[in-house]
Amino acid sequence: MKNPTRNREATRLKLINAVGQVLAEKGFTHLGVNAVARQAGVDKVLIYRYFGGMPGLIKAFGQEGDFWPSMEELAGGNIDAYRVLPLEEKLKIMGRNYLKGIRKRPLTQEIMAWEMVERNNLTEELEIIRETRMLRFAELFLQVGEETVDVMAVVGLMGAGLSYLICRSRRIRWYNGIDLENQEGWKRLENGIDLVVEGVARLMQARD
Amino acid sequence: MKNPTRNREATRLKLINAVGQVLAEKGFTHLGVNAVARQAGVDKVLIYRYFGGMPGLIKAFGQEGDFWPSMEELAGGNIDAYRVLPLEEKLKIMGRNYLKGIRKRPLTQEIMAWEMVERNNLTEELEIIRETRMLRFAELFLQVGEETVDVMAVVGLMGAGLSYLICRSRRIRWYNGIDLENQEGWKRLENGIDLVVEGVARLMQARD
DNA sequence: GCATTAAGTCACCGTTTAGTGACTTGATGG
DNA sequence: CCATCAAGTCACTAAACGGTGACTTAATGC
Repeated sequence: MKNPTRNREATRLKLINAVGQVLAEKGFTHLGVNAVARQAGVDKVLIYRYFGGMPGLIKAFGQEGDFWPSMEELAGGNIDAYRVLPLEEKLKIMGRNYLKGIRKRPLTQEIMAWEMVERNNLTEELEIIRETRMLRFAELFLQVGEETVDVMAVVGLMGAGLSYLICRSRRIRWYNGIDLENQEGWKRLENGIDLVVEGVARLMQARD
Repeated sequence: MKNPTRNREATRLKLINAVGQVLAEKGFTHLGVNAVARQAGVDKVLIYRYFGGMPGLIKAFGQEGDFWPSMEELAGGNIDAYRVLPLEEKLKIMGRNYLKGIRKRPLTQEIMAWEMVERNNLTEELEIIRETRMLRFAELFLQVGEETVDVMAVVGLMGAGLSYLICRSRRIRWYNGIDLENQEGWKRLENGIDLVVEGVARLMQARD
């Protein structure tokens, strides 16, 4: 039969997709064999048969996802054009694109919130992807180590701040008088990135 | 009887304290009537009798706690001495004290993680305290609004970054090549605060 | 000393969870 | 056409959850 009603591979995919749907719709606190099986429309025993249990299914889900902005995405699409920009411009562009990249990935936001609470196959996956990709990006494009100031600390502080505010904004509107339900609030933050980068750039020039 | 074995007020306090203990030891995902009653060593029915249920108990807990650095704490102890410092110094000191103040409050860290997941009496409490206190602090000590640059956006970005890294560091060691299990990593971040503040201060001078 | 009130105990309910053994039934090769 | 194997169904367990009614018993006023 070409399109059998019983299809192991198709069922596996249904389960893997259901993980993302439950995460997006109910959050990680409601993620479990029952909820995923219900969402996928299959029996939960298949989670144990095909993945050995929930951790295995989560691991499989983690290997399929697009959880983190790619290098191209952070660079704004054209890597070669990005490479020749001055450091100040590079950092501003990266900041903006990081913000945009995380904001458009609700699943990543959910996993970031999860990282604060628990270690598991999925949070470890995101952790590794982020760390390797950010370090590689810095190595390729930012002249880190040659600088007189700790650029990575500032970049980290900024990235962490954006991550926090994005995750937080899903449930809480205001932060420090900034309205995160309003586009104007996010404009202020983009502006804040520019301010920080410009300021640090001046500092670097002054110390040369 | 002076010290009755049956003492409503003492039992109320046991329950309220148990909330903090469960939060600190097991995390908010394991907080519930059963766990709190077990921790307090009393029957869970008393949670309903004295507080009307878990939300009421959580609310009572929220009103007893020291969840946020006070103004004095952020100013470094001596408010009058703080008041006369230049803005650059004020921001650096506030940043350091904010970092220290959140790092020494594991319960606050847990509630901050909770804020990413759910709204409830406790997260709302922390939300209100933080927002009013930070705005009041800015109003009293930072000349916000009179400046040519959006100081509050930069301060918010920095505070959010520190909050994120503190909460995250409870379970994940590395961020952007910064080792958060090592005191040296936190030193780099303090240094990063200084860099940002100095940079933005120069920008403000340049724009005057 | 006795009756009243409320502090505290306990057994139970219905629901949800993770996990398993036994079953039915569809697809496939010989 | 039939036997085999695995895909999928189902019923069940044990534990944990939030929540409630009925009970015992200690403290208190009279």
